[in-house]
Amino acid sequence: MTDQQKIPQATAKRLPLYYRFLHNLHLQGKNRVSSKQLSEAIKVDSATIRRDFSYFGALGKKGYGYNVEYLLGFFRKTLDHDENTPVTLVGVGNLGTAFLNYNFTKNNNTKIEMAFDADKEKVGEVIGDIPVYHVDELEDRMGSISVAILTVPVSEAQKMTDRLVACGVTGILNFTPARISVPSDVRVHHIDLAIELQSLVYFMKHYPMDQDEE
Amino acid sequence: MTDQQKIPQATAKRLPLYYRFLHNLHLQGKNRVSSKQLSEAIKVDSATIRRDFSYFGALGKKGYGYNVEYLLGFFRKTLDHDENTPVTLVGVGNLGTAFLNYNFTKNNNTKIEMAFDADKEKVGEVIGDIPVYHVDELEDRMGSISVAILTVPVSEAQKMTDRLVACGVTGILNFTPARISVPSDVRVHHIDLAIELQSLVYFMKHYPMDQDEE
DNA sequence: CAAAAATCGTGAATTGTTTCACTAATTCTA
DNA sequence: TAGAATTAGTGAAACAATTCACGATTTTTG
Ligand SMILES: NC(=O)c1ccc[n+]([C@@H]2O[C@H](COP(=O)([O-])OP(=O)(O)OC[C@H]3O[C@@H](n4cnc5c(N)ncnc54)[C@H](O)[C@@H]3O)[C@@H](O)[C@H]2O)c1
Ligand SMILES: NC(=O)c1ccc[n+]([C@@H]2O[C@H](COP(=O)([O-])OP(=O)(O)OC[C@H]3O[C@@H](n4cnc5c(N)ncnc54)[C@H](O)[C@@H]3O)[C@@H](O)[C@H]2O)c1
Repeated sequence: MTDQQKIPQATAKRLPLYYRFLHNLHLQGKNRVSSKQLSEAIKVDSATIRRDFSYFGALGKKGYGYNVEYLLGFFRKTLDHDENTPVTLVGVGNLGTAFLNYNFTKNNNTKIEMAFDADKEKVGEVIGDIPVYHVDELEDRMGSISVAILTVPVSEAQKMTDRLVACGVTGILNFTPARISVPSDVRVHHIDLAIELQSLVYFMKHYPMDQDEE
Repeated sequence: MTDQQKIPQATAKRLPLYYRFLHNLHLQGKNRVSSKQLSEAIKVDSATIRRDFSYFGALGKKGYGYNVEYLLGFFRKTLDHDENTPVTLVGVGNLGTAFLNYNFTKNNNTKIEMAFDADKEKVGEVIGDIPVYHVDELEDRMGSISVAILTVPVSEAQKMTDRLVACGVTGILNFTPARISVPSDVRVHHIDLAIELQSLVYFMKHYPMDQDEE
């Protein structure tokens, strides 16, 4: 579980991207790929890709590149792509419904198992094969799920976070604008769509673009 | 338009966050705030906040902190929050519909003006006051809109990107998993939800958490 | 009003990430 | 099979961002 702990965070964030691309290559029957080709496809500098891979050892072969199947197998293990991580979703509104309808499981090791909402109208529905329960049942139903997607109104964000944490959740993907507070062993990733849009506009206006930069 | 160009990208990404929080403080009638208080609320180190602000000059007062109204006015200008940037959305599916229903304009300087879809069923609808047109009309209707949200199926992503760019779009918020190719003067921000989820799970498993880290 | 407390702004140190540029190994071509 | 081409892996440099830590100044307290 806990790791040899050397991989930089920036690298770790790119791993799923590598995995997905390798998976697609494999489906296409390709069995060889170079850092240059990867670079063009996923728009990450080839030296960065080689450096990223090198944290895991010598995975390629000079003059040849990387063997897709081998690399894919390696990442499958590294990213625990054999076991499926169950996820819960809280707040079945506009955004929550979109996620339930989307099949995250495809080419992915996560699966939304259940959803909760406070609105009686939503409860009992099954959206994209995922059942929606009343939020009152949260504590009873969560079981050992440790990952949650939070798509409730901002006013409910902290309250629901506290309840999720009390149920044992240690990872939250937070789509509300609230900067929620959690104990130090809980990881929160914020995805703040309004800010992404504003930030894009700011960059467009103030930065003369030259190359694709994240 | 083009800027004095000194603000680090990391700082620029936080500006909308500062703006939003200051806006809320202002609504609450607060007229004073310290970097320490800001830090606690938005979970960014106070030294980082002071450093960020310092790129714009001396905005605070020693021993006192920052005047909310003054700071807010300053950011309003810096972020061009007086003019509203029009945005288009392409692909009115699960995700696109959620965005149309969401009022990005609230506390924001962007407004989705129109949406396009290839599906006859969707065309003619008005979702959250935004009209949905057929994608065939894209070139006729875009006018001078320079920002687009892309929520089409991945298979259509590059094609629609090319058309948007041909219409003069220079900023794209891309929700598809495709790493789209654009001319060097076009800025693309990727929001890859499946990868965010996988990456959260990876970090949970492999990094012993200690503090809130993005 | 004097001492204590708060707090900004910032030089310097630190930490993290990317990129250059080269070596060594392998593959490809004719 | 010999020479050319390709390409991984990596030390070192460059670049970017964060954080420490302290002086200077203002506010607050008693
Ligand atoms: N929709 C977007 O495009 C968008 C964009 C940016 C940010 N957001 C943020 O994402 C969040 C969700 O947005 P949305 O548009 O889906 O909102 P929404 O109002 O459509 O959905 C919220 C859902 O949460 C449910 N809910 C309310 N209180 C609850 C509780 N205590 N427990 C469980 N469920 C509860 C409501 O019944 C509703 O179904 C909001 O915080 C919003 O600010 C949304
Ligand atoms: N829904 C999610 O939760 C989610 C999560 C991660 C990624 N994504 C990505 O976001 C994108 C949209 O997802 P979705 O779930 O909304 O898909 P969706 O299939 O519900 O919606 C896609 C919409 O685009 C329209 N469309 C198809 N071709 C078009 C074209 N050429 N021009 C204009 N419109 C066109 C379709 O008619 C449909 O309405 C996909 O690329 C998907 O991979 C979605």
